[in-house]
Amino acid sequence: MSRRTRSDSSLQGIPEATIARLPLYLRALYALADRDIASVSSEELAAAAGVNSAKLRKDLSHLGSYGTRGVGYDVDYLIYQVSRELGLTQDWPVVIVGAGNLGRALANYGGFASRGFRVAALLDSDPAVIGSVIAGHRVRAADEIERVVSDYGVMIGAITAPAVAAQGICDRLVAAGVTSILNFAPVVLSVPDGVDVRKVDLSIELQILAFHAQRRSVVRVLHRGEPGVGVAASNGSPAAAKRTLALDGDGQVRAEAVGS
Amino acid sequence: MSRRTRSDSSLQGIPEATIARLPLYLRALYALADRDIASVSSEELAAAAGVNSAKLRKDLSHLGSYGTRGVGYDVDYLIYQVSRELGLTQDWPVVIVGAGNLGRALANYGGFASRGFRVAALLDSDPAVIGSVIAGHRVRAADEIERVVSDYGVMIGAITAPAVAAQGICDRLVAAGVTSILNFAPVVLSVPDGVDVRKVDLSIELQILAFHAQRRSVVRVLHRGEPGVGVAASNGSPAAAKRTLALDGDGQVRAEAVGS
DNA sequence: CCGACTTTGTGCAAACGTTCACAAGAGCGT
DNA sequence: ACGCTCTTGTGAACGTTTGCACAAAGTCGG
Repeated sequence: MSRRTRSDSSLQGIPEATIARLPLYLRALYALADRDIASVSSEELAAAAGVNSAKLRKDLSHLGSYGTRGVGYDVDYLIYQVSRELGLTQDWPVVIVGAGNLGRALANYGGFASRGFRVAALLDSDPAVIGSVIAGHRVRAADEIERVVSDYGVMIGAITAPAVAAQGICDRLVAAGVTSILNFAPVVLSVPDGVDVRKVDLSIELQILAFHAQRRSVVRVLHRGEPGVGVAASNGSPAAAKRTLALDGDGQVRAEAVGS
Repeated sequence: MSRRTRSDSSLQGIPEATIARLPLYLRALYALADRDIASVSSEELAAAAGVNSAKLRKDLSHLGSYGTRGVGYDVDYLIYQVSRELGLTQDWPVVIVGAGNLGRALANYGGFASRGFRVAALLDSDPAVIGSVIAGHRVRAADEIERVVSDYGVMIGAITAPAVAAQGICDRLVAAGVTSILNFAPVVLSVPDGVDVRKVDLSIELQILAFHAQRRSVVRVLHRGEPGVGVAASNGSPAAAKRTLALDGDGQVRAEAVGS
């Protein structure tokens, strides 16, 4: 049991929360390697990655015992181990469907190629865009999804197309054999079991920020002793016109509540 | 008692996980409203948002008792309540720093303006870009951060600049009074207490996908009766292993796995 | 070789999040 | 008014994640 083999950890067992942090550690490790730092303690690495050191140690312990007590972790060795765990020692051809602003941003993204990902093709359905060259790739017709997936052995697809087109594209990707999808369109994709979908939604992130910002401003107002924000008083609510949303004076109730 | 007031919930209590899902519900609700659907059950709404119905009900219960037993939720009313909770009944001017591909994508993003967010200004430090018009905004010099934040009362900033510039931009935004930051640069930003940072990292999402994709292929290979990935053979010394980075046959494993 | 010092790896408990399962409530037909 | 049906809101069980605190295991100076 001193030597933890891959079967212990990889086959089934690394917590999802840990997986989500490994790329963070990897990035911090590469930054250290660039500065020719050969060894790093959990404390230092944790600081660089913006997490708690105990958490970092526990995360890394899921991969195996790759540190040296009293010393720390060997940077290069850890880079290799984390990369291997994440599957980055191999090359992943990615197809990007949708050559709009987001698709271009993705294709041009530097951190893309540098970590084992390679743009296999950039597709779009707009005839005006097809044929143009973006980030060194000639944009191909969206019709070619199946051919591209098959020709390049693509297993990862990024959908950067408009929301209405997303599900259709997704279906075609899946039918063609893609099992991992990165979805930028603001829709919930439905996929068969065994297909992994991750979503990135800019609007959602902004809304979460707005929530906290609003909370802060309400608190601040209270601390200054002002009664309420007076936002719900008259205006604003989308539904207010349609329905009798008279309600309890929300701004005030909320204001009083947050105060404590 | 029976009527749960906002004080119960907002006081200090909505779980972060719930907040993160509210925008999802909101999107689903708007889709329903567009189809003139007036009422929806937790089951239906949950399906539309891609979550479990019990979770949805518990999430909504944190906002208050806005449903009707035996019937469901009134779509318009719930839209209003969720919007209010998220702070979307007011307008949020956002400054975007970095007018590269990502900044343009963000500025052009439709779901942006439609939910209470408004691009106050688009900034860049490249003289070649300053002055050009993107999504109806004349790009201004990055030097104007302080002026823009002050003039428009900006509380949210999006950093779409290169990684090396991100921390500097962040510091200036914070100094100017911005308390919510959406960071697209692949760096860990350090900010004083009270400032909220959310990050979107395309590369991290891809790496997480790669992990699962790799896992799938390894598992599939193993199920076909192959013993194991021959890596545990090497001994435990980091120093020794550091030099022997002889890769186990990853390419093969993957190639075989692809055929499903 | 030893003792002081450093840092990892992990047992444990608390916090947090998810899911089940069902009582309580609301509408509806008779 | 009553019982039937439907759906919410939530207590309780369960699983996951975090963070503390410390033993184990290493380095290093003398």
